Amino acid sequence: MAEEIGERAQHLLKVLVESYIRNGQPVGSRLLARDSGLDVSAATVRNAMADLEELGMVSSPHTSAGRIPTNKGYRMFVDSLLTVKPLTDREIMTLNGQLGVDGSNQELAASVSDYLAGMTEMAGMVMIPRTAKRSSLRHIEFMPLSDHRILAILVINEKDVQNTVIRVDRQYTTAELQQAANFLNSELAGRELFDVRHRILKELRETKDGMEQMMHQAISMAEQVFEQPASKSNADDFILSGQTRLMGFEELSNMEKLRGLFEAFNEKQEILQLLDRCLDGDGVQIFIGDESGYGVLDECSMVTSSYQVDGEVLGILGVIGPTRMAYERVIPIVDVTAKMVSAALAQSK
Amino acid sequence: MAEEIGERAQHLLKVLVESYIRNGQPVGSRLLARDSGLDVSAATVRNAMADLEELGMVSSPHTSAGRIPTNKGYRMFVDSLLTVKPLTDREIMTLNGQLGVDGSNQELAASVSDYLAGMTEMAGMVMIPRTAKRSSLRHIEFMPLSDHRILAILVINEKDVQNTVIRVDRQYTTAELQQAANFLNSELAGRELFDVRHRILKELRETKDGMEQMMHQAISMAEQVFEQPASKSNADDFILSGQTRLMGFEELSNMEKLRGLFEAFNEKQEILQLLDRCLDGDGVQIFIGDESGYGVLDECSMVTSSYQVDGEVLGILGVIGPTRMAYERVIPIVDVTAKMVSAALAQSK
DNA sequence: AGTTAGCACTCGCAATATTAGAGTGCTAAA
DNA sequence: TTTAGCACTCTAATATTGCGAGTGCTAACT
Repeated sequence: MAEEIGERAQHLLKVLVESYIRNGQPVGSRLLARDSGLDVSAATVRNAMADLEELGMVSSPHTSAGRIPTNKGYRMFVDSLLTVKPLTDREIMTLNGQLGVDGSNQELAASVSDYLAGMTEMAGMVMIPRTAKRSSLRHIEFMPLSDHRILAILVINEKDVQNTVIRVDRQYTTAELQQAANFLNSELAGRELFDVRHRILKELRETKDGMEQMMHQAISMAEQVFEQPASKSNADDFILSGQTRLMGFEELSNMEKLRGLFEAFNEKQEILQLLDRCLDGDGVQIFIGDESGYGVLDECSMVTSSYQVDGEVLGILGVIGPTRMAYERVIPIVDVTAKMVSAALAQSK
Repeated sequence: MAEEIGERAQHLLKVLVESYIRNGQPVGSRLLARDSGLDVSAATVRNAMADLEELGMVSSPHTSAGRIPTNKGYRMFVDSLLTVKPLTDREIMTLNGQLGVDGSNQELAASVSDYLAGMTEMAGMVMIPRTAKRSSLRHIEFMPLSDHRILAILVINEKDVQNTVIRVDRQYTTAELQQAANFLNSELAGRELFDVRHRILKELRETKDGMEQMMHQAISMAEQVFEQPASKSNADDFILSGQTRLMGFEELSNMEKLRGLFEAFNEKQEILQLLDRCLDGDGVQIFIGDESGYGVLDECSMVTSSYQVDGEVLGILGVIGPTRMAYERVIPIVDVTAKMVSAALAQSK
């Protein structure tokens, strides 16, 4: 491209973004000339600003205000200009304290989300994907409820519990259910959920000719349990905390926008789709403003990272805050948190 | 009291409140004289207003605005002046459609909360008290997790499931746990939770001299399960929906206040204490503005009612909205909803 | 070439004035 | 007790103004 950005222009953009992030005020040429550390006059800076404006990196709210970064400007900033500020030992200690290895995954996620929110003063989030690929079924158990409803309890990964209610065509006795569970446990326990869902059940169904009545029924129960994407667990796999902090930001004081954002949080659906997109990416990923494509996030940025064990992505965590956030601080926080969560999970395996 | 309020003054107060609720504008004497239907002049109304102001029923935001009701004025209005507006058949039908009898209590509560929020255009809430007195234990089951942790599963009321993780001093085999569960089931199943918690376990502990080792262990497990106020279920027994609607109200546009309110929603604690206070009351109960004593609710009113089966209060439901809400509509909605939920629960028993 | 100083110009913001209108309280008469 | 009349108060909306910040452009300088 002919429209390469010069060394100095880059540096000016960097200083401008930093200044704007700090003060929230448009940055004028005079101030910028002084703060840049460069030995140039305001007029020179103005020329550079004109160039940056042409490239869409900055814009002025109106004629006689300074410049503010555009989303594209922020993007350039985080991609190539930013100098991250490593965490202090103290901050790392705090996190370590929170990562108890002995809670359920839900509890772990909640405490990590809190930590992220607390450290960044924004909203923290942790997502556990619906089908964590490496999940293995430890145990299945049935319990009769009223009428033709049966409670199925799955223990997954030695740690997490999932309840599902299924409906059947007749009443079953506790003993019958016990028998069915025994059968299924012998066939399925220890397998990975993914396998159970897609392979094992099919296999069983196909070879069931010689089986007795009870087994047939056990299999069809299991199908019900595993088929549905588990509406309840679906809702539980995204934990958000500290949303209310977002109400403190100037740039989110528009009630309409804010309301849209909170409704999106309640729906969860849109946010989840967005996070799904991060699953493949490596390291810290950032959505700035409207890059996400979701209108409600227009004034926001998301900084996310996946956490993983043995190279296998287990989920996504990160923060949501106003576009004007302290990236140089937030990015290492998210990065380190993801790594420590990964480590903690690996250890508890 | 000498400061009795005259017939006419009452009527004027009523019309004033109604007008203010409709338009959100301070009501002046001229308008009020016309709308009241009374054949009096504005000056007369002004005199009456002066009296009402002295009694603390109304106040003017400033010298030359009309009057608006104070909390005390609202209180008088809802207590003795209000003429409720019964629900249309159509509205009742909608509710009936939502009250599926076959979901869990959690699901039922969620759908009722949605209904309340939708009908009133405010926030709906449903609370299931921690210890629903009439809950009886149907079944208890243990399942080994990793290390010294055991999952206890309670089935309550043929419908609801509760998981609790307990910690024990050594590993137990599935068979051992089975045995413990069998023992506990034979002793506890069918009992009311309240009894289990306070009486039965104590009783068992006291007479355990002749028992074998296993029983001892079973009892101490049960104690762990029932002792803790079940931190998880504690969080789950209050369902709020439509909070974001509150962001649309003029009177809640102060971000500080609003944030406080949403934080209270997240904490749940304060709100729950408030709802606890409604448990004894009969019929629809209303907190207006600062009557609740919680600062965050200063600009809000809560309209609640208990729902019950066989005269036994099972929980509280209601709505939260700005003090300036259409009480004559909201009150019957909450009232009828509570009655229909009661009926639905009685039927499903 | 790139850099700088100078300068006219634009724009937003805050402070100040002005006005219209709504509503009050009081007084005196009905 | 009620009413009409009237002076008064206060708000909210609408100009008017001056100030300061910051720009873009041009012409001179290195």
